[in-house]
Amino acid sequence: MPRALNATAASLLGFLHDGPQSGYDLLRTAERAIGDFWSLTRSQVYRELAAMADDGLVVAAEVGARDRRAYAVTDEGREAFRQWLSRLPAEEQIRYPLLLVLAFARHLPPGELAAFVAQHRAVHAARLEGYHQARVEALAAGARPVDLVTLDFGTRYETAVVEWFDALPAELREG
Amino acid sequence: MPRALNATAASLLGFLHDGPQSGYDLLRTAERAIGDFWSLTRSQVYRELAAMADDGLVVAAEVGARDRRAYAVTDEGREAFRQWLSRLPAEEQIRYPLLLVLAFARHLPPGELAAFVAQHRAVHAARLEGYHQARVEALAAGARPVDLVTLDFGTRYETAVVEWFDALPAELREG
DNA sequence: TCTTGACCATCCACTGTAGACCGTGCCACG
DNA sequence: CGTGGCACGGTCTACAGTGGATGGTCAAGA
Repeated sequence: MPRALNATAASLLGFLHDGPQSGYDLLRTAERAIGDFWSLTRSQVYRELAAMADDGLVVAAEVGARDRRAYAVTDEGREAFRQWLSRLPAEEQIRYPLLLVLAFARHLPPGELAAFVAQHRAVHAARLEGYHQARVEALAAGARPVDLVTLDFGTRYETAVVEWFDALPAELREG
Repeated sequence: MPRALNATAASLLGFLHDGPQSGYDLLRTAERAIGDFWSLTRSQVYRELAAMADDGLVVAAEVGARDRRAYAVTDEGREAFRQWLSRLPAEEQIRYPLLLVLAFARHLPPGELAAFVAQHRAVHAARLEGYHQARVEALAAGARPVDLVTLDFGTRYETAVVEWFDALPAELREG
């Protein structure tokens, strides 16, 4: 009986259900599919793959060019993934350093703060724009509503954040 | 020249500007002030306090009852905090396991998924309600707009999330 | 008086992040 | 043709963050 999966390992297993992939591939697959709301790093991918290989949830197959090692799910891996999926997902975590800084606004000259705010707003506005584009492309590619739920989450989130920026008290926006 | 602060250590330093506190106090102060968008744990608080004491940014004062040790900022600590504050804050990070599960929806019986969705929606609706209450109380206590920016962020965020839940395709909401 | 619970801290294992580092095959361009 | 640069593919390490177990101490109430 292998120990319980963590969400990162589980997500890798999930992607491997669609066919063998190397760690490198998995990282890119994951970033594309869920990268905005589920970060993961190279180190982590390889760490989890090695651990799962130890536990027999995946097997390393076909060592290709440049140390490339594609992994495939085993039946045990499929079962572990199924079990992980059936547990209630944890709450989301948000860590937003800008809010930290705003909480200490009185220690900072107003102009500096306004500059931070402006830069962050620009980032969010750009992401929002990116989501709009992505939506158009996805629809053009024949995506169903169920395929757009994370994109939709992102759109709503970024919209809310941009509106929050625009509603900040003037002294935080303009210094 | 001490190494650069991380955001967690910096936030502790910030709170200590208002007077000496023990690790225990700091944890509660921080949870109350910034807990919803900046998580931190006991272990971390004590670890950072010890490290900052090593670096001379804080000093342990007045060992009180029950191993209680209140820490106070030093001048060096104030300077380190000021420097940390003046650097552009990093982007926010969001990790939402429910979105991960939704991305693998096709591997899950629809009813189970709908149950998860319903439970998460309830949590967010409750948080939103809590923010509304908190806003009323803060205003009654004479808070200025600038004191409400993080609360406002939370409110807009939770509003967006709840609306997202309500706009999910029917097969994800009802199974 | 005794017990329960809040207070206060320590420690550990695991997970997550960031970046340095290294080799290798591919391909564009001279 | 041949070579130099870049994308690929992976390893390693230090640090940061999470969660739970553990353990002692004081205060208040049964």
